Amino acid sequence: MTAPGRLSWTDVRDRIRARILNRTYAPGDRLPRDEDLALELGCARATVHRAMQELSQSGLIERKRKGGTHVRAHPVTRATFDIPITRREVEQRGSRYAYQLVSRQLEVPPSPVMARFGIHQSGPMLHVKAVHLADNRPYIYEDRWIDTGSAPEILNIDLTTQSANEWLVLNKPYSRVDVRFHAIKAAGEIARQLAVATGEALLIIERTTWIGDQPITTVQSATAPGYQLISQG
Amino acid sequence: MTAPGRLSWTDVRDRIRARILNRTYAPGDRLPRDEDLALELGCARATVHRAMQELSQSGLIERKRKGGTHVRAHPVTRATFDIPITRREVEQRGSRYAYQLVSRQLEVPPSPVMARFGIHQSGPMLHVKAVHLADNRPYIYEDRWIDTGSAPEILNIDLTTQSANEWLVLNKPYSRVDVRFHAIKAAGEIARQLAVATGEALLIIERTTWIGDQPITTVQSATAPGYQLISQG
DNA sequence: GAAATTAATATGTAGATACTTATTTTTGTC
DNA sequence: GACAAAAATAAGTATCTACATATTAATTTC
Repeated sequence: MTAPGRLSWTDVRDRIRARILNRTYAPGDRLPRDEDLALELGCARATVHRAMQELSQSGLIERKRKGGTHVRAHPVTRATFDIPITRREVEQRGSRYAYQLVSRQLEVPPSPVMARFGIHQSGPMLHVKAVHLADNRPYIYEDRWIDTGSAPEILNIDLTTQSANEWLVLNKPYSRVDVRFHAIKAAGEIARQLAVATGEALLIIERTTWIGDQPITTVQSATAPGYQLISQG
Repeated sequence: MTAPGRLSWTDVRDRIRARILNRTYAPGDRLPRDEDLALELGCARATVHRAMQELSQSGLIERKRKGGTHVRAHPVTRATFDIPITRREVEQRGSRYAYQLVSRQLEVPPSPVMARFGIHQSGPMLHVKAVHLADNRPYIYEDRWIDTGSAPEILNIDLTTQSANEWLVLNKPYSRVDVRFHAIKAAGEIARQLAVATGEALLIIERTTWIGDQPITTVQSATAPGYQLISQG
């Protein structure tokens, strides 16, 4: 990676992490200044800074100007998840993807939907329900609301051939997203569309996006039984 | 933030992100070289580099030596979750935390548990079941296996007063973690310990940690009905 | 023409220097 | 002692320079 004997920032990161792991620096402790660590390890302050940045991002330490660097007193497990376009997810599993529009209509969203956007009133939004299939079996059922103010073009898209999921992800990038997971019992339309028994436990992925302060879309994706979300390395 | 008229790396990041959002650089497109962008924007290459690093980490672009920088062709929604120590999670919700050990014994783990560690055989591990309570109501039921090879001290810890969750997080930092979410129907011991009806839908958080290649612990946490996991930032 | 070598190229890394900014600590004043 | 102003401090940022490294493209060799 680097000239032998010279420390790269990953080396520095690993060394400092090791010290945190072996409690040379225990939770809550203050670490030496970047400059002193640089001196001790024999590298530039910039190299220590780069390493610290990484450790900070991974949730292991906290840094403050003048306050210095501290090992997080209350460690957390930080996990990152990538949620791809459903079509791609299915295809990458090696399955055949298909998609079916269930319904599409302009409606004033009910208050739980407005709450997800953080608004209290709203004009009509486009309400779209659809099923994604993997090898002809239901994979995800999505119930989506789209703000036609921020995405008016969606009204002219033929949603029987292209999923709103795909169109939005490719054409309406967001500046903020809220993701949450929970579990529900299959019932009513969800059970029917996923072709599962009422009472089946389903993982729900709820995503809401904004561009600036403007709502774009909120979607509740009910996954087929057995669906797992797996963190990225 | 910076001398007026001078671009900080966050400015550069925001400008490039804006260009990606407004499709100046569309999915799959190659971006100009860092050096050219630096020239165009009037800043140093290092500043562009710092901005690019951030955009790369957030999943918006992909960079390769010589290959250059490309807008991700298949955008993903990237979400980060912090999973704190359960005690702290409960306390931060303003509830009173309590903890109860259900069972503790040395056993050879069944193959699904070994599979989570990626191993095919194993000696006995410490198998711990426990309930975390919030305001005296079951909050999370955890079923945990601990490798006594990498964490022998756990055998001397009194797990009736301190949860394995807390002890491990504070004393056995890991170098790798795998996190996954899915949903199950409450049944048997899980339903009993969470005091919910059989068939209730529960969100399951499964975490496995290693130090180097050495397994530390794997835990399946069954959350009480209504539990939600919410993404950070 | 295929395979292997060489050159070109864009990002990655390390270091030095100078300055900025948030925050704490100290000092001075009432 | 309380409060405000000033000094000190540690991380953050920006720039320049030099070199490393991975990949692709071009060229040579057989």
